[in-house]
Amino acid sequence: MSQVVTRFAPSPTGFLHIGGARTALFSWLMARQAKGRFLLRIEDTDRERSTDQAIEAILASMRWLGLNWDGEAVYQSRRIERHNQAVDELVRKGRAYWCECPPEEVQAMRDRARQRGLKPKYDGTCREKGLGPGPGRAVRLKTPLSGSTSYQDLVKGPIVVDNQELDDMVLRRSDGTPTYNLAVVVDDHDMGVSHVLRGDDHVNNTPRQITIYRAMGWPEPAFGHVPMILGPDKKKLSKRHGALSVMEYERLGYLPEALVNYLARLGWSCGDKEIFSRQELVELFSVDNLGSSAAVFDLKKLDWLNSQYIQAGDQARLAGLLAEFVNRRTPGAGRAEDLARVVPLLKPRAKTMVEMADKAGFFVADARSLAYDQKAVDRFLDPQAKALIREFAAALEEAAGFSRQALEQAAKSFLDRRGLKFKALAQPVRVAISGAAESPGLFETMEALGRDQTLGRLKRAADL
RNA sequence: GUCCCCAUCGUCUAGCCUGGUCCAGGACGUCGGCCUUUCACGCCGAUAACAGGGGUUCAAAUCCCCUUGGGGACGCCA
Repeated sequence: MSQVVTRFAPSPTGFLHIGGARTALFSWLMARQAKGRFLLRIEDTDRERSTDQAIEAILASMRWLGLNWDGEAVYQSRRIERHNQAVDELVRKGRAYWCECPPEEVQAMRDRARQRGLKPKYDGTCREKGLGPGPGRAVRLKTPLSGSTSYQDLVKGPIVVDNQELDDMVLRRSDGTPTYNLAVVVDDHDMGVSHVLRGDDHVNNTPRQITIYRAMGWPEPAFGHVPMILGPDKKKLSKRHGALSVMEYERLGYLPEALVNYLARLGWSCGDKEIFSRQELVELFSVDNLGSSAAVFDLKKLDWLNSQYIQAGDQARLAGLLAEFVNRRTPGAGRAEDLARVVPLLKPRAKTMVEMADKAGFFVADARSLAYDQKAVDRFLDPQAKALIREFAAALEEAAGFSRQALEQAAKSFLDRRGLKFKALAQPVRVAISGAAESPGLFETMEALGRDQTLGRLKRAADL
């Protein structure tokens, strides 16, 4: 009975960016789809660069995206003893050896090889010396000298590398700490990982790691390498080049489900389908449909997806979110209970929550402090229009109710009595109540604003 | 330098494995139109691609080779 076990193994040297999030998502999907397990391992062996802050940031991002992991996160730094045990075993088995070559010398070897047009690699000076442990000595893997190592990449297909391309990599540094390739193999094995999905930049590491699996006599997991994400200029996305932290997208007003949907479709597809609920993603995901070429991150499409999710979003939830975003701008201004009324009006008009908060501005302002767009005022509030607004306000005072239907009815008879078209009233009133030349529908806006705010604004505008 | 990977509209992609139904489909974007009280939403339409060259074949986006272009890896980093 083989269960699918995948893992995400970030090194906490910075925030979780979009590329890492996508690999995590694919691994998560693969596990959930197969009803297997999705594990998290923090590769914090680089003590210099790893920070607790980065760990927290990564975990926060994963939670926000809804990528829940099974069990406790594994911290690689706590497993050093186990890693060294494996190294010892390899030495005992004769599959690894102690090496006393100083790093500078190895570097010189590499330089020489490169000069001769060869693959830079360690020349195996200590391979047959039969050295034991000692100060300044590292342990190297005895890589097969001939033949080739191959595997079936889940996304790229068959990959074959000549063993002569591989050199005797260091498994244990002279300071006694294990190296990355060794640690990954031991951890993946111990954690029971069956499928390794990771970034493209690891393809070259895979044959090396497979060599370690074989030397240990362990079964190898399946490997899949997902292509990287490019910036708009087709350059690799990096911190200083458009790769934002996942949490930055939250701040920009994107919904997690929209980001997840977008990320899933970046490099993966399922026919012509574009919008996937989390449930659908889990059901339909398959590594077979993963693309093999790099993809450009397109913010415009993310915007579109986000607007789709906003339009379909739950009202109460969006009201809560909207309140948060309004408060980020003007603390204390937004209350979810009040905003619930404006959410339906703003839904089709906002691509992000930030934009929605923006457009909600005039709703949360007070009649006395509402800011008027000067251009709109100049254009639509001439003396004649102001007079009309004053009369309209007076008419509304008499109005029976303040529902959009009642308001529409009131406006209609008001205009009929004067033999005017709706056009004569629309823009002036819009500017009066919203402060701008664009807004949601007039009557729904007045309804959401309520009697006091509407009348207050009409009167104030008439006096501008 | 050596090795590995990649290559369909501006972008994400379907199709490629199992050649013909593809003078290449969908989506975002862009442009135009409709709807309309403004702005959006929505709807309709348009735009635009098989990197190049050789093969194989009756037939190639699909198979093979080469070229070009892009990317990655060559650490006692992860």
